[in-house]
Amino acid sequence: MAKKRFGTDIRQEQIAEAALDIVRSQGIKALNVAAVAGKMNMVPSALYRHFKGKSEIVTAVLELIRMRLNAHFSQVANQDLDPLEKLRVLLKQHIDLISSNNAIPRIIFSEEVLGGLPDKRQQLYGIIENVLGNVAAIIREGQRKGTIRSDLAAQNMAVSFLGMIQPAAIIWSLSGGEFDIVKHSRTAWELFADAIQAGVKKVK
Amino acid sequence: MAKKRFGTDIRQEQIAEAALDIVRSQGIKALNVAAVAGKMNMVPSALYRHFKGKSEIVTAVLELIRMRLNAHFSQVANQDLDPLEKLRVLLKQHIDLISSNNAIPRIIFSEEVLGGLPDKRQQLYGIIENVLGNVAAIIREGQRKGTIRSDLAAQNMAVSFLGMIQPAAIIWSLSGGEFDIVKHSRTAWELFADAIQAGVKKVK
DNA sequence: CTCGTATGTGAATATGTATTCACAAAAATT
DNA sequence: AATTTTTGTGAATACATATTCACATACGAG
Repeated sequence: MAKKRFGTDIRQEQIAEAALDIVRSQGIKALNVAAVAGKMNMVPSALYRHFKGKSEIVTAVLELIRMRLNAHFSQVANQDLDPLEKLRVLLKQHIDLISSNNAIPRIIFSEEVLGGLPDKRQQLYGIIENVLGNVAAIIREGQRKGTIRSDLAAQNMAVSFLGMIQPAAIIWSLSGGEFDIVKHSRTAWELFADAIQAGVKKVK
Repeated sequence: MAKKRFGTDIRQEQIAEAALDIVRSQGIKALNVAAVAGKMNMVPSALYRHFKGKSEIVTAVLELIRMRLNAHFSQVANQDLDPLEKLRVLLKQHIDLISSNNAIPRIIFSEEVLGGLPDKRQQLYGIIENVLGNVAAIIREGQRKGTIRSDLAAQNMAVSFLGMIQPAAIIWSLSGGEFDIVKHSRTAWELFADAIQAGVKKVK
């Protein structure tokens, strides 16, 4: 058996990735220690060398997601684009994530991240607040530059931004990929962009 | 013990209501036969006189939800209101449902309705399609009357309508009721209404 | 090389939960 | 009133899943 051994730091990462991958491909219900161990070519009890229990594994998965999302945002935020453009790019990225079967947007917006232990809820809420904060920052930038209307709170508009993504993600998932999420994102963006822009509108 | 007995038809309704109530107050994770039986003042095995198993109970809960939602919609649809007004009323109703802790919107938009057995997914998708269809019908009515823009598909605008409700529901739930969902609904509606209306817009 | 610690294994244990079954009691039917 | 059917009970069973533990083996420090 050419099986290698790794240190706990590396194993923790690998385990979190494996767990995330299970959620991605089979949904949260399929996330159990046996499945994770299987994907790692280990036996379930081996996981307990690196995590105190399943709950800690879930925590690590959420942390992984938070980091991925942050990377995502800072990549867009640092580009030299009009804030409105940034939002458009962000929307496109998320739609791509969903339609490439990435679980992240679905997990983030899913209410039942494992059992609803209070600390998990808190952690998930933290991630969402983080996302909202990032979107709101872009919106405020637009408000300062005068390209986005200033009569509404950025934070609330940010929630509306999520509204373009989340229902689409769930409907897409339930429909087994049949729902045309790209078409939806075009329509949603047209509505959203029209609505948040400052200034006069043309006749439609 | 002054415990009465009821026929299966009545019991099925009561059980579905009890199950829905458990989801409402404690989330989907807490929905197990022991809990349902407890709420009914029965012993778990008694449930099997009225349902073949837990799966059928979930089916009944979903059916209950579908009926409630339909009642909801037809109530609004039959009023003599401008389509735009109808949508506003509908939004308000749903926000009220959420903030009065009703589980329905959260279940509907939750991805993991029990295990993801294919038939349950199908059933849930049917309910959502139903909702979308009802909203789209109102939108098309507005398009005919010329108060809603006609350059976008009603079905896609309907999904955007859900976008005002769903993220808010989840954030509200995760925040433990702290998130100001009423304020959000006002902002979201202002954006949405601006965006879907036909004709010229004023300077903001 | 040797020894001690870190990592992995297989079996055993614990727990939560759905389901079945033999029996009891109520309600309906005759 | 007697009997048959329906509804409820308590205990037993089945199963999935997390967790623990005694033991084994690789790996690095000395």
